[in-house]
Amino acid sequence: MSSIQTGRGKRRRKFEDEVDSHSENEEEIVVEDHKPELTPDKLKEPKDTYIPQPQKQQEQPSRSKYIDEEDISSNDKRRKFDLLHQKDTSTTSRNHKRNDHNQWELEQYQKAQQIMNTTKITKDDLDKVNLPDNDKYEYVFDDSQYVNFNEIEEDDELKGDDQPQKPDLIEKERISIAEVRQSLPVYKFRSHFLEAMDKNQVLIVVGETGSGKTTQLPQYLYEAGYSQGDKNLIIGCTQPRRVAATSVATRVAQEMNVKLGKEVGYSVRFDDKSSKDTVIKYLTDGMLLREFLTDSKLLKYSVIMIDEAHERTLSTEILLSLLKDILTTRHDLKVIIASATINAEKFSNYFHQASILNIPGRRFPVKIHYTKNPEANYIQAAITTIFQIHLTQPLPGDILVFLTGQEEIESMEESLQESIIKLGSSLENHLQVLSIYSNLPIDLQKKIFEPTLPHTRKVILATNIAETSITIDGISYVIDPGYVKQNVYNPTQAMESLVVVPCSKASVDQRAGRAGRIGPGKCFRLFTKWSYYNELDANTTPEILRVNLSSVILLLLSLGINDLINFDFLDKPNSKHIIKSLELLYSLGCINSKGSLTKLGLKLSKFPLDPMLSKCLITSEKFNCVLEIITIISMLGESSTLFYRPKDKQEIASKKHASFDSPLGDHFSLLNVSQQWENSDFSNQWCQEYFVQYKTLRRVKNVRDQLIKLCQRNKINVNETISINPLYIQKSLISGYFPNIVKLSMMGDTYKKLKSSNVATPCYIHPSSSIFKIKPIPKLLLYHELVLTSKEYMRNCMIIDEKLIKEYGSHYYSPQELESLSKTKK
DNA sequence: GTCGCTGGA
Repeated sequence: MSSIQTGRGKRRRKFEDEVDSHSENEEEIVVEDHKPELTPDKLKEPKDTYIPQPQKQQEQPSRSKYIDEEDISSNDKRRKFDLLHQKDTSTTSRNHKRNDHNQWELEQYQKAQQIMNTTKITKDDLDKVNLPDNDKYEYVFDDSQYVNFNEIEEDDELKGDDQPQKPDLIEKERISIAEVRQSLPVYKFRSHFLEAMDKNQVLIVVGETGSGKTTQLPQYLYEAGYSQGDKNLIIGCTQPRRVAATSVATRVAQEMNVKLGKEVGYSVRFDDKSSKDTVIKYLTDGMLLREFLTDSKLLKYSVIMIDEAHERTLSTEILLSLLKDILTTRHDLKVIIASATINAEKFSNYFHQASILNIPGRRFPVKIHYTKNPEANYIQAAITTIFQIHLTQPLPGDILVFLTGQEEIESMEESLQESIIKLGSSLENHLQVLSIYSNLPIDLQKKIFEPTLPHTRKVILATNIAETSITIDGISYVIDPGYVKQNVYNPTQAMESLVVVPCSKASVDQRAGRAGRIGPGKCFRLFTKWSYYNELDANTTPEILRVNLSSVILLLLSLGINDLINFDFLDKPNSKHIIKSLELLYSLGCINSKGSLTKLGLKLSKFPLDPMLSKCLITSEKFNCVLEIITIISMLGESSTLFYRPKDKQEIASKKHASFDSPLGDHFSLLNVSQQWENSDFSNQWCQEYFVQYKTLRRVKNVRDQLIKLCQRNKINVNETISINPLYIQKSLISGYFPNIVKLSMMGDTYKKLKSSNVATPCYIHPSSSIFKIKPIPKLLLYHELVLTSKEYMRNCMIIDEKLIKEYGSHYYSPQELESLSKTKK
């Protein structure tokens, strides 16, 4: 069986090892020829040698063990989708599915035969590229390996404007700001818009990319006098991301010819450029949410525009609910909800059939191509498609490929580089491979924005970061396998899991749009048209249904919303989730037995943290270790992106990282990192020496400084102490993290939650933990989070003493559970 | 003996 040199390939092997219990040398896989699997030859081989490869979903441990009942239907949906992608979904169902697969294969084989016989593969295009006839090039020029895309169909176009204006820099500079403003599509709707604003309290604006709504609508309102009057009211516009808020504000300040921070300003975490003169304020949605805490009716605003509402981020969603709530008493407040087409109806219904104003966008058309058949291996298909594009499409025009994660990106980059070397000088134009994901160090991220060299085409391998957060110029081709990695929280287990799921229609359309920014583009979808229309969900599951709610619930409670079960959410979270959060808040002492907020709860809600963390912070005052706890808290939030190990220096990096290890556990190791960085005077060089991400530590420092300020504001003493007894730190941590305690199982190989429940999930110490190798194996642990990846891993663990559990957990654990502690010890 | 998609306060 040939194998594909991808991260998936490697992981798949590992998976097979587990299941079939025979080992294979990983080295072998790397040197193997990476031919695509679905070739006619392969298909003709005896069945036994051609087994559909277990794919990503299969490597993910079966979710079904953990999901709530109501989630099962969506799991089934995924299974259906996977089957069409020649995928099996769960380890447990593997065997009894084998027969289905054989049947399925047979059908596919027959279909493939028909296609081979009837389809002319576009050899004409290839002839243009003059290459020596050599075996080496088989990889690209074997017709059978071509990915078959359906012909372009008109109805599958993402329609663009008929005559889009090509940005011509010199030309653009000559046009005055006023002319630019008037050239935006939104300009024609100015009076329509103002009229609608006059008549309605809530207005839904559907404005596609490039319409100019974000920069223009607040200005129109300002010009029409919405921010004037005796009360000095202002116009607020929220954005889901910091960069958007700051860059749009900068642009609008230019257009209005005022200094940023005066009439036009922005406000994002750690950075406030607004003043009492500010009349148009751009802010992140999370920021406006925090403003509710001090100004629960948002009295200083006359208009609030919620931009990019279709993204349905957690903060946006809560904002919408709160706005709906205050509109009943604030009749003078106007609300604009700007969304893409997809959700407009839903928002309109939510706000009592609010009017919808449509503003066309300005974008070039993008032609959509689908594969004729499901792709068995989308990585391979994507690579093949890259070369198809590179060899048949003229320059300029860069390629953007959407992948699910860092590992996938890295392995694909490797395979691509190898193929490029094989092809060598025979390629008429060079192919430059670049990648982008959030965890990539900044200097490497910047590379994708460097201009493309002559006779070169860029291929950018990206995660979802390129879907909305980062815009890359010069992209004409998008390759979209149609998958995304998603974080799903399971409240019953209090466990996160990262799963690869099919994208929604909204998401794949957004991705396609990335090809139409500089000119007409093409999008190659590595799935069938049928599955687009029949299998993909219309929208991505809103975040509110996928996250730990305790922080949100505490916020709502502190705003005086007590009946959470009947609260008017746009999409209501499962009542069980809400109750789980309420139970936790009760055990933390944030609410009383009647469910109303306590003094402590109010105190905790002042911090932008998970309630469990803010509880630790509050407790630490008693032990005079506030600063240490604040440092640990700030580090915990960023710990996943703290260390990095470059491929060529993995061993030395690991050694450096191990130098921070504390025998007490990861919380103390993190404290070490922070303290040593501080001793180096926050130096970047120190970070490089220790293979620590500077970017992350800067963020940690920002969070830390903010928490210190908040403590001072709330009269919490943050004095530095000379030396701290670790016991005090442990006590502070357990006061918030008592639910996250595990004990070693009888067999001594796994851990079990101390809180007994129906589902006793075995947990494992994450191998990156400083106590992973500690002997004797610690009996009791406190963990920061439980994440399901290849196993149920506890990330950031601390050794904890039985006495402390009895001291801080007696209200949470039953006498039997506490008694079992002593049994464990024997 | 692993590994994490993206945002936000």
